[in-house]
Amino acid sequence: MASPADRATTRVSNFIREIVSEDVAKGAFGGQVVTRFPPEPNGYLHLGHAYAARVSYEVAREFGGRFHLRFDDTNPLTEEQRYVESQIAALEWMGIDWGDNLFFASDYFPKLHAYAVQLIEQGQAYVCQLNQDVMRQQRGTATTPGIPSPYRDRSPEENLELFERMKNGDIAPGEAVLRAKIDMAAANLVMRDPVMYRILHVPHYRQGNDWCIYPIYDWAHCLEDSIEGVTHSLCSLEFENNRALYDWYLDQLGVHHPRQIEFSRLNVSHMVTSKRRLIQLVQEKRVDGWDDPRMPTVLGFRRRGVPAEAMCDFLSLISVSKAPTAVDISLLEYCVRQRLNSTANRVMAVLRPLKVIIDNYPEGQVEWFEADNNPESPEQGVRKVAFSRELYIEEEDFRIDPPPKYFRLSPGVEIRLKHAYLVTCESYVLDEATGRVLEVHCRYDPESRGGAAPDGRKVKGTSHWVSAAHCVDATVRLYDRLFAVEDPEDGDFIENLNSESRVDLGGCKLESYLAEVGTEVVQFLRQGYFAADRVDSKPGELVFNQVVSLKDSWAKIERRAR
RNA sequence: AGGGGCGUCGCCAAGCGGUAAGGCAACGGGCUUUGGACCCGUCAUUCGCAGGUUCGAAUCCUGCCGCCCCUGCCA
Repeated sequence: MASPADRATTRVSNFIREIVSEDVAKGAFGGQVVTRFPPEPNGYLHLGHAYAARVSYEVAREFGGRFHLRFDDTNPLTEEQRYVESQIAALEWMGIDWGDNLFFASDYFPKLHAYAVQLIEQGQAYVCQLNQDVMRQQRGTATTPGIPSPYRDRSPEENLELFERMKNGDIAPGEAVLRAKIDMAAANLVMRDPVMYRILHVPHYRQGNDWCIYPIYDWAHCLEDSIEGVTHSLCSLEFENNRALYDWYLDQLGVHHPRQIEFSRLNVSHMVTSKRRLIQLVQEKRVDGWDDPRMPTVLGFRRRGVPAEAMCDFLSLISVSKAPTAVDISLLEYCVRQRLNSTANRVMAVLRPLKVIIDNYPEGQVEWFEADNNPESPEQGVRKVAFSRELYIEEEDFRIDPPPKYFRLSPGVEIRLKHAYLVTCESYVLDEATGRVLEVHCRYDPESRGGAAPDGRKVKGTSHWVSAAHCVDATVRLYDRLFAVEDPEDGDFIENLNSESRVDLGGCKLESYLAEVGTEVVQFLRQGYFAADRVDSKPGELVFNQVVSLKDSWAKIERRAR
């Protein structure tokens, strides 16, 4: 059985595939392909991470290679076991399969230490005791070269001894670091004697108190890749400058040397994925938490009811490049509708109920109509829907004075009640005080059983409905884009929030079938896709989330009329 | 400013010297017991700009313009 990630739409070509395929063709790395996804367990995975994971996963899969999941846990200050677990769950949900290849960078600490000793012995690393501010100053600027550290020319012996003391906890945090001896005048700032190790007297969530020194990204990452035999190390564009250092460390050590390839991060319109911003949304309670259905986290998509397949389709469709991208969120919505259209059962749910009385329908009579669950796939079967004299229809499906092209119910007009009968509006009752329509009275055509026009007359409108005596109550949460503007970072990001990103509707009337559907996604006919909220919905207190609306061309007509 | 990158339709993106794929969006139309889905059609004489090479350039060369990344003991 293929997983969501495996079943997703495959895309055309991209520059990474081309590079890898050339490498394979010319026998580089023995013709092998090994990629990896290296998240830091310091937060929840979001769409951007999901994209990065898929890019590497797909390359491995396509070339019959290996894919590794490696937690890049080199900073004990921010990392926690619970994030490891949540990230694993997110990737599993997506259907990404790393087999037995689950690794932790912190397990390589002893090896990394040995390599550092080697570099010191080669005279290419030294212990620097400049304080942080001075070191920063002496690094120079983009236009001026840096100043060599006074500790730069210590002997390997002295460096080895000091490094040992750092490791043993004999030197206080901030008092010394291990630096690579490269070039303080390099045009690439990354190469100006970068730090390899800093002292941190902090326990590591996985290694406990074993270490007092922790490796810096550049030093650790290339070696993690090398140790695992990675061939193509795919990462985001901001590491382009770091590639020089990635290559330098590996060259000096003379070890297996993967090829780093950078690609553009994913940005989506009306969405924000910077960790800082997401934390702010949660902390200021602009959303309900990390799994709020409006959040771009994997947790959020999952709770919203987005199928993993749809998310994977989207991530595949956008391809990979080095150009700064901002994909329109409508493509994601399209992928979600696309997947759900073929799989979701159709049901009737009235969100804003308006009472309808069929005056010529016998009181107390109940008919059970057979309704197809999905006209697109008959194999999804049928269900029974109760019809009686008192019904509810959608408030917006009735207008006293219908505007042009309004194909719904209005005085004297006949419409079809889906699966049931053709009905004609004969009168309506107004609330004296508010002027609101209280109830609508109709006459039904007994000959139109099942909704067919007996004489072939054209009935343009079809409404969904629910029998008042047979429906169940529920709260329905309508969700929309979290941000009202395309680029939330343009201007005040908080002010760009969409005030109507969540609208709660109480007293909705659902077909009774919905009382027991579980969390599968269903289509509320003519409205959209919905699923019971896995946290808040309980028997007798149903809560449904909108996954995505159906396309609504009437809304467009109305908008244009205004 | 120095270094590293990027610029093809509103958005994403193929294209690799032979005369601009595709998807989303949009717009027309058909069909419809969901104003959904589906189907059909329209949508870049032009590839950031300006020169040059060539029979021929989005693709090669030169210059310019615009945007992004880099001066953590974060990743």
